[in-house]
Amino acid sequence: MSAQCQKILNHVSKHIDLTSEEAEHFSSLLQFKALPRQSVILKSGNSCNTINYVNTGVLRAFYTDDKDKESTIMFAIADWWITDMHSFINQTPATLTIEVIEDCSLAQLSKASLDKLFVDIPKFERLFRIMMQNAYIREQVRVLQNLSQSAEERYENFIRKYPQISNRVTQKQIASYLGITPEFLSALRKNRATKKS
Amino acid sequence: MSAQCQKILNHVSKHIDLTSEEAEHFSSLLQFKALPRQSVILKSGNSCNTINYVNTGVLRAFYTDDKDKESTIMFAIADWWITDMHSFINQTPATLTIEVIEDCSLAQLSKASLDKLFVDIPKFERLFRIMMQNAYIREQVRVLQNLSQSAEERYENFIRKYPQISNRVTQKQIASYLGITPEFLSALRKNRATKKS
DNA sequence: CGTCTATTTGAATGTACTCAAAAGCGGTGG
DNA sequence: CCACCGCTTTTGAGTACATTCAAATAGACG
Repeated sequence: MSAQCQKILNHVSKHIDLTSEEAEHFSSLLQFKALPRQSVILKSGNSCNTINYVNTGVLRAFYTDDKDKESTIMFAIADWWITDMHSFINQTPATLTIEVIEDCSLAQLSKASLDKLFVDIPKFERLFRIMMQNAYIREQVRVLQNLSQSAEERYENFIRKYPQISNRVTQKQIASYLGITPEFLSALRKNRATKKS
Repeated sequence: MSAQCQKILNHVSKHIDLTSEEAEHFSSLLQFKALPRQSVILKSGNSCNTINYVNTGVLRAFYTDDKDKESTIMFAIADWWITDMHSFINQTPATLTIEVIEDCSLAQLSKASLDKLFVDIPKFERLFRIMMQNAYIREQVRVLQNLSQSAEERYENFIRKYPQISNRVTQKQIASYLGITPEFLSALRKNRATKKS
């Protein structure tokens, strides 16, 4: 079994137990890929063929509106999964674009492979049930924060909760995650700096 | 099998096929409850013991912050499920409150029953995987709309997408779902009325 | 080194909130 | 069936939060 499988197998084993045959079968369905920063692994409008487990690196998924304004729906670092879930599951054109922020290595599962996995090893339904459940809860918390908190509070939360993301992406990207302009984030940071001293 | 099971069994059968024994077993784990409007089925701070399938009626789940400002995370009408997912799954104190807006009848599953269901009939892992996946996608769309759209656009979207919710709940409740004040929603509506004519 | 993009700064504007008060509406009890 | 009570909705003035636009500065990458 290839060395690059170790991390994802560890990840999987946090939620379900696999026999060595099952692990072998799962691994055989994975495709490994290394990509340099600025690569685009999914372009909105195209079909989203894979769900991506991040071994190393940083990625970003974002939506671009009709005025070319970007809104970042998620960042992904080591041990996270990233895809355009709606597009991947329903095999419809993607609404999101996914780009590589820091050189990355990925383990990819195609829709066909995942469907096969669910049939061959039903335990994976459980794994994905748990993953989707956690993703749902995370997004729900984010909606609540967006509804109830000011931009400044959201920024504080973000850098506190995801320090290893916030110091590897640009302020412009963080602003687009928080739903504010880069100019306003800059002003917030200035304000914060004076407060602390 | 009780008549009130029909709706939920129909719902389940949209995603998985059950034998009549399985359907019977599933039904035996359900608890049915009818509640008048203004009932509170979950109070924040208490433990969330059930996930609730709505047969009829309208419910609302909301967060109350330290300044007593409410933010509505979801409404539920017939054929929806509602719970404080984080609290239910992890059996931790609820952060949400769930209240009945219109007299309702519910089918409830306790955490223990659901866990048992996953063991006894693994197909339910699939059902919940799909449910959680859809919930995740919905919340993700909502985050993107909150980030990229104005309050007016969000209001338009809401009443277009959920007409049978928007005409059964108060404007105050809609405002708390959109993340704006009731006063501002009132102003938006006035504005909209003049535009149309 | 030079170019391109990110970040900062500031002024003017727009979007949404707060507070207070009036008007409207629904449910309840007489 | 009407009158009252409490809550929701509307209205308006004043304020705060966040955006836009433009220009200067700083940083990163080739």
